[in-house]
Amino acid sequence: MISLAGLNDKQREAAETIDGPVLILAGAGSGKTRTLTYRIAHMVDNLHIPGKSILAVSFTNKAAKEMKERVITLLGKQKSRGMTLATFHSLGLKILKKEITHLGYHKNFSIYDQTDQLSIIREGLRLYHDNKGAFKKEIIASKIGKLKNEGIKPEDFADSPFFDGEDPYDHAVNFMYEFYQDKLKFYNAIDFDDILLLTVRLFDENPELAREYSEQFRYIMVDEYQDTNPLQFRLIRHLTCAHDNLCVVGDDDQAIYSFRGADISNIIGFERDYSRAKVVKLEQNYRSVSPILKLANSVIKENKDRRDKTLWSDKPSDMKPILWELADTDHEAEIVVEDIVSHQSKGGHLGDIAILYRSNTQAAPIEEQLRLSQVPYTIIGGQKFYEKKEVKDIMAYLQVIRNPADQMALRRVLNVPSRGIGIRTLEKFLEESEAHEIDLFSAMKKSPELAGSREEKIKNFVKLIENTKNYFDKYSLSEAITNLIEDLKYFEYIDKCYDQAKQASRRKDDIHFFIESAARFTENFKESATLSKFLEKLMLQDSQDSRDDDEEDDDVRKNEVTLMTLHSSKGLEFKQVYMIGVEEELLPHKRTIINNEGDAEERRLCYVGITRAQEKLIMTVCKERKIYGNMLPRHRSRFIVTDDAKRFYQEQDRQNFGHLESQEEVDKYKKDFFSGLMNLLD
DNA sequence: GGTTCTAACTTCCGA
DNA sequence: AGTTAGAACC
Repeated sequence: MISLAGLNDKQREAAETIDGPVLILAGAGSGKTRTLTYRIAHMVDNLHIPGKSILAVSFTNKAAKEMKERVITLLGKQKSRGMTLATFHSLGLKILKKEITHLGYHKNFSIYDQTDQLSIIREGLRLYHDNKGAFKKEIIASKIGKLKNEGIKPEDFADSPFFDGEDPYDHAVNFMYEFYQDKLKFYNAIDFDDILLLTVRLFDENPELAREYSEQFRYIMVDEYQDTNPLQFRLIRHLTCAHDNLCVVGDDDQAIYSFRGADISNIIGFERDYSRAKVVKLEQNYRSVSPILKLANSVIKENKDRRDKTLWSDKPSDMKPILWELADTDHEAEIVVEDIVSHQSKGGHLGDIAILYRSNTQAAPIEEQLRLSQVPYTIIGGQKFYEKKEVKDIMAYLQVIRNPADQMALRRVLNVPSRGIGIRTLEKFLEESEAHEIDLFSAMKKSPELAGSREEKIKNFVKLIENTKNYFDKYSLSEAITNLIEDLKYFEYIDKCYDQAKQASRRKDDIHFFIESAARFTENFKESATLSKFLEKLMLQDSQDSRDDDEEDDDVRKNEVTLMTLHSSKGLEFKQVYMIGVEEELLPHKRTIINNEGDAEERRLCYVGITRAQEKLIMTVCKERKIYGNMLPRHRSRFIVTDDAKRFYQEQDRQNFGHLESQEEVDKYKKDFFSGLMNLLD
């Protein structure tokens, strides 16, 4: 028997309501994961619901993994078996791998990332109109992504309300969407959005299949429900077609992903979609001291259209949130790092510290300063591991072996390392492949004489690929990859490309790490560690996953400062948080101001940042910042200029600078010396 | 026809 | 600043 005595009343109510739709409105730090894991344990242990019928969906692998571990802690490994704890994408992929043949793809499909997407679009744009740069491929890509997330098919776009006949972009997108989708199918590839789109289409077209899955997953939970997009909503609808045992958890105040199609009205209007829904609010915060929560509440209460809730905490503290106003980004970095060093010298643990920023570019000066002061740090997000050039190269070889129709991978690999096969030769085989409707690799295999004097080179390339395929049949993953890299002389290639030894060795390290992770993968999954599964895992890794994710899960954070964007900080907590660059045009971001989007989402982002802090919160503002090369004056973000704060700033300014005569003098004084501490509240 | 170097160009919102 | 396209060179 699992006891729910460790939960507060609200949490227990949420954990015990198993049948029918439930909405848990869980404020930041209100013990959401705890409630969910107890709910699962209660279902299995007390109500004897088989694990097989439980599905819990979250957004990041990290969240899914954490949930799994905590359930295992409560129930033990034995009883935790059989339940599905997945992300939307891994769930979709799992279903697609079984059923994708219904949609006319082969089971060995490739997954394309943004780079692959953009190359296809670049190709299409050449075909559409040779107007140089009239259309930006990134904008086309994001519009296509939006359409996919709305569930609009290429052929339906022109007649949909999303089509604006006046907008030349929409005409381009109308052409490009279809072109893009056809190419993907020809390459037997799908993109990230397709994972969800195709799963939903599969269920749309095969309702009996949806019913099957819905009957299997009789109890469904969805985490971070405020971030679900229309496609994810439709997927959930399908999975609940045979019952309505759906428990969603979320916080509308933490909805920060509208840019990738998340629709906040899913959570605001949950009772509309699922009548007889029970709503439970979790408002007690177990994370932060009350002055931090007070600031958080005062920031978020300015938003209209939100589910009313007020976080409270019974953790008092004398330490109020602090605002530092600094000269520029170098000064900012200096002061922040200085503060961290002094924290460290007092015996503080660096793993308790996070530096959060709105945009990745803000990390650079901080990084530099941390290196200078020899403070260990780790950056979350930024470039994903599989996006590194050298990793992508090797992965492309693996993709070609698995899915010879994958033209993007084949083209990437064809002349890397250079083996004297250039675009002319490629074009010949492209023609051949299009004329006979066969994939590029088959074309090379079939008629290498097309390459003319380079016939020998093509033959060698084909031999290399087939030979590597053998490696994967005969040896383990990591051994096969090691062999491939040797055959390619890839390390020599790296040496040739980068004259700085430092760069070359960093890239070699990445390759070594890649091989190691293949070895770890084999170790963890034994004989089911196939090439397909390995590639899949790499592609689905998201930026919330720690870089060395297979490292065994000690709960103790390393003695390193963590740097990341406000977006990727969601769901995490740190004793001490520095939110840097809390300025107008950065938070809220300039783009949202220009596009007249309103600042509600940016305000939520600010709220997310504040609520990461457990004990100490420090915000910084720069008086000047370099934008596209020139220094421009900056101002405090509107979010932290509450009425209370405003009064306080005026008083502070008067006390600090009252003795100076002119405004110019004041500004100069501030710029040169001001690193003054300001209490944000009262 | 392939490789390599230079100049211009975009990009810096977030996954 | 890091990519990309074009030109010169091989």
